[in-house]
Amino acid sequence: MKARTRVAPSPTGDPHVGTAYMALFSYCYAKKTGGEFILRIEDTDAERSTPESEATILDSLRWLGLDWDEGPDVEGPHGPYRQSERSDIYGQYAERLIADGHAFRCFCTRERLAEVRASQMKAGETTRYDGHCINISTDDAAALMAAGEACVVRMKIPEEGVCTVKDELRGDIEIAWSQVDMQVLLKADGNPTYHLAVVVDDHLMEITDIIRGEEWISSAPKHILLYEYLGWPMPKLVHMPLLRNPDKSKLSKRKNPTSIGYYKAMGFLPEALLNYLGMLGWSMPDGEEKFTLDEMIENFDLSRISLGAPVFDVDKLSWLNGRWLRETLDDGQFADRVTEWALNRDNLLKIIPLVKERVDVFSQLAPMISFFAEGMPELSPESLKVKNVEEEDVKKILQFSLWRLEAQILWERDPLNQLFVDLAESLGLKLRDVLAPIFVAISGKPVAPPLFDSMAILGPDICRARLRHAVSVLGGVSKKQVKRLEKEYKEL
RNA sequence: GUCCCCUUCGUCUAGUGGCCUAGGACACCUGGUUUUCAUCCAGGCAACAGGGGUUCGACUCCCCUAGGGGACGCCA
Repeated sequence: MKARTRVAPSPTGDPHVGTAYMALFSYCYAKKTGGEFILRIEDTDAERSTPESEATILDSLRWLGLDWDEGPDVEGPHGPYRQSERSDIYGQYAERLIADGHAFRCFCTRERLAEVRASQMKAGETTRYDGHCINISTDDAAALMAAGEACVVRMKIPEEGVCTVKDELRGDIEIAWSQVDMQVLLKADGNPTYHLAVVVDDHLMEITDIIRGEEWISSAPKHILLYEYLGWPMPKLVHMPLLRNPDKSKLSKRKNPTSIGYYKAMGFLPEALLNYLGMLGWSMPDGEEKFTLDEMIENFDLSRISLGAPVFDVDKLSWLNGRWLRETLDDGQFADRVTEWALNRDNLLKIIPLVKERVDVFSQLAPMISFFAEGMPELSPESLKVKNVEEEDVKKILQFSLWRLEAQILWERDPLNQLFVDLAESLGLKLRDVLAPIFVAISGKPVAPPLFDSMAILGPDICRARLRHAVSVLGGVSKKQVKRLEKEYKEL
């Protein structure tokens, strides 16, 4: 049977290797059956979703070669593929669930919910909604709404019994209904939550197999119940293991470079990154570690997935990338790929205005612009020293800048400039002193082309990574220090 | 705290009851090739979390314990 699978990223930040991981397995699964792979943008969180993030997600996945058959930019018979453009659809189903007695309007305040949660936590119970509004009549609800009371729609959950989640990898998982919360389906702003939107869209888009992270197992009962309430056939569920940091926690950008853009900027080949992701939790029948996307599809089988959550090991990725470079590319292709990577005309045209007036002969160019094509510059604690500023404060400057930059969406010269002007002011420091260590962290030397232009060209992934690198050169920050710094940071 | 998932070398994995004296790869170490380095080649180190069952036989099946992870939001 032809499978239809999807990857459904939320455009709230840098495109994550975890997204690529799920996309890869979804893609292989669908293509193995001759089916389709769909890209859907889950931007129901109006607060955090940005069009910039969506654009970089599409770019990143396309760079990797995971082309989708249907999606926001190619359309298809089940569009639109952006949830923000489907809001009227979800409302309809929420109404239907209410009418059928499967959902109800809830007028509880956030404060009340927080209190309930806290007391349940304290009593050692599972935290869940206490059913306060479940018996409000239709008329009363209408009256409250007419009076301008804000409300959400929650789904009803069976009072007893267990839900059996059929996982294609693990078999049956039993979760008691008493553990499942009366999930909000429609938020006060009229937007659906993930749980409603994902069920409605997966059904309407005729998704047959849901491949997603293990983190979703515990909310699977809600989804299963919604399918039941709506009378729809349940797709197959495949929960992939989660990628991890070397310390075994869930892969996160605080501890590891997680954005696809970082690996692109560092000069990894998309084929190699994809190949590496493919060998996490999956292996070729003959044990070969180097394989193409097509080879993976050809040999793809769920039974070859292992369930232990793998550590993302940059060393092994580098080794694999080296093999791709040496074994797959001839000199001509190598030249083309390097050019495409950073030495392309567009990129040079951005750099040249910054250095043209600083050189007399071409040969002066290389040392001046080498940091545009470098990974992590070689730094020493001494090189990051700033006159009249304590080393601890330098570390603080770097860390605060990093946090500001992690929140920065518009990656251009002037906004970046402003970011540092603001930071210096709130810290009560001279801009020059704040910028000095940043300059060295980014360029690796005390003299270089203008900082903000350079940062704009380097892009967010490399800049953030270099700042993180600088912090670690200064000895890094301990958990205790992070706590203290975070507190101070919030008070700025 | 409650619930759920997971558990083979430091790391990625092979292993679907006898082929296991547990195989491969990364990393690390040693040696060789190379004017250097890298590549490449040869070799080495290193694991079935623990305890009970089931079975003629358990890395493989079951149970318990431990460890790790995840979920517990009007985030996804």
